[in-house]
Formats: sequence, C-alpha cells, structure tokens
Amino acid sequence: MVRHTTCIMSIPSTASIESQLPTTWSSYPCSDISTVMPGYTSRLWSQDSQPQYWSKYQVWEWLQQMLDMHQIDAASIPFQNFDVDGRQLCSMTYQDFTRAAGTVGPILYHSLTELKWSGQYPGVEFSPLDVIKSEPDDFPCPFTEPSIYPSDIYDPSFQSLAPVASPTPSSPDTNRSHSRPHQVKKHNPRGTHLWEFIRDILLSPERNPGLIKWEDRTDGVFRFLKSEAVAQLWGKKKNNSSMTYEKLSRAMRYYYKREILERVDGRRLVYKFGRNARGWRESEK
DNA sequence: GCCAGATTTCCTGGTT
DNA sequence: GAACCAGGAAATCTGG
Repeated sequence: MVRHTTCIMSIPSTASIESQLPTTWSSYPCSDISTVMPGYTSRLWSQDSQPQYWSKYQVWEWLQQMLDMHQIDAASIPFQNFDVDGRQLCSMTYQDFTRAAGTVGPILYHSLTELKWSGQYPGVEFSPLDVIKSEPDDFPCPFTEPSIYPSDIYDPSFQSLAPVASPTPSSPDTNRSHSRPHQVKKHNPRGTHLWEFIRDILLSPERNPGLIKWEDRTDGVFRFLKSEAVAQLWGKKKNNSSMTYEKLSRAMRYYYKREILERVDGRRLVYKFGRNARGWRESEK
C-alpha cells in the first residue's frame, strides 16, 4: 500500500546509483558480474576442478559451499574432521563421512562422488557448478541464487570458511537456541547475513576488487571503498535491485546493538567487527 | 495463522 | 549541497 508510493519515491536514488555502475549491473536480473569484477570468473574452481587435487583450503571451501547449498548449520560439521586435502578427502568412504559429519555425511559423500564422477570425463572441464546446475534446472539468474555462486559467479559468502572451534553463529542470538544441539537448519530465512557477506568480501582479497578494505586487520576495522557497489552487490544477492548504501548502512547500524559491529567514531564508511562477529580473525581461519 | 529474527524502507535531524 | 551517520518506526520476508 504505502510501498507503492514509496517505491516511486525511491526511483531517483536507484537510478543515480545504477548510472554510476557499469551497464551490465543494470541489466537486472541476470547481469554478468565478471564484467564488473574482471578475474572473478572461474578462478576458484576451474584450475583445480578435480577434488583429488584440492588443497585443504579448497576442501573447506567446498564444505562451506555444501553448508550454504543445503542450508546446514555450520555447527553440524566439525571442521577439524576435515583437516584433509583433496586426495585424502577422496579416499574417505561413506562410513568415514558419516563418522566425520554425522547426518550431513551422506550429503557430503554424494556430492563428492558426483564431483569425482564428473571429473572422469576427459575433455570436459568440470566445476561444482555443473553438479549444482544438474540438480534444479530452474535458476533464472545465477547471481540471485546462493547455491550456484562458487564457480562463475562471485559470491563472497562462499569464502566463509570458519573452520573454528566454535562455529560461526548466524547471529549472536544463536545462544538462545541452545535447545537445538543438532540443528540441521538454522533460522536464517534470508541466507547469508549482511555482516557475514561483508566479512567474506574482506576475507577474499583476491576476489575483492577494491570494494572494502581492512584498515586494521588485527582489530577488525574495515572501510568501504565503493559503498554503493557493495550495496548493489548485496542487493543482487538478495534479489533486491533497489538496495542502496543508505539502506545497507542502516542494517549495519543495527549490528551495533548486537555487538556484531562496533562504532568507529568520526570516520566515514569505517566499521569495526564486534565481539559477536566470528570468523574474521586470521587466527580463526 | 502466529511469531521471531533479520533485514528493508522511510524518515528526521545531525555531521563532515 | 552532497554524502554520510544515527536511530526510530513500521513493513516485509521467511522458517519454525
């Protein structure tokens, strides 16, 4: 009701934002982010596409991808059980996976099996995207679908490794849900949280083309370099073409109360991770 | 259908 | 004056 009028009111700001961006960004809903962020495409998976050649780092990335894909709580998987490289991962049996990841084990096992199987086709360059694509065939726009980010489409949330002893909470309030010790699906209706999205951009410097940068890595202080571009990226992820930095920053300010972020007085576009933000410290990687 | 969590949207006023 | 910051208030969306 009110939305209709307010939408009209927001048109000028949105238009001005889009005019600052490359035209491909404006071709919503299915733009090619690679034109905006050269080098993002196919960097992660194409070279080491076969799981047996993965590093430990890539194994963790794959795990994180699986969590994202299946909306599985990170707490469900003891990451320390997967402190292995691709070769060791591939040698794990179904039972090994079940032992290492409990009820999530079979999901991981089948995913990996598919990866290995696909990689056996000579001449066919494989990426996890292919597996994901082969499941539901109804993704209109890759950029809005979290489950297909890893390959061609940049999604910083894919980088959230967080192989930490205490799993990355979706929110600091997850303490309240202590009555669900083996929760498979967390209450995270919108997928990755904004602060995690921001964190993961920061944790992917090689895939972060000057959007956000660390001001003080140790203290968790960071600064937006391209505030509107980040907002647009966030908007793409949320399938919301009218996202602006103004709105994004409002959401950021809500994190102050929850101590996910701390105020950095007197500095524009500068934020700091708070005590309830997890997974951003180098020691947590 | 209700509820809660996490934004999203709009707004006013202040600061840089 | 533009861009940003701070927060209040209400709406929206989604999973439980």
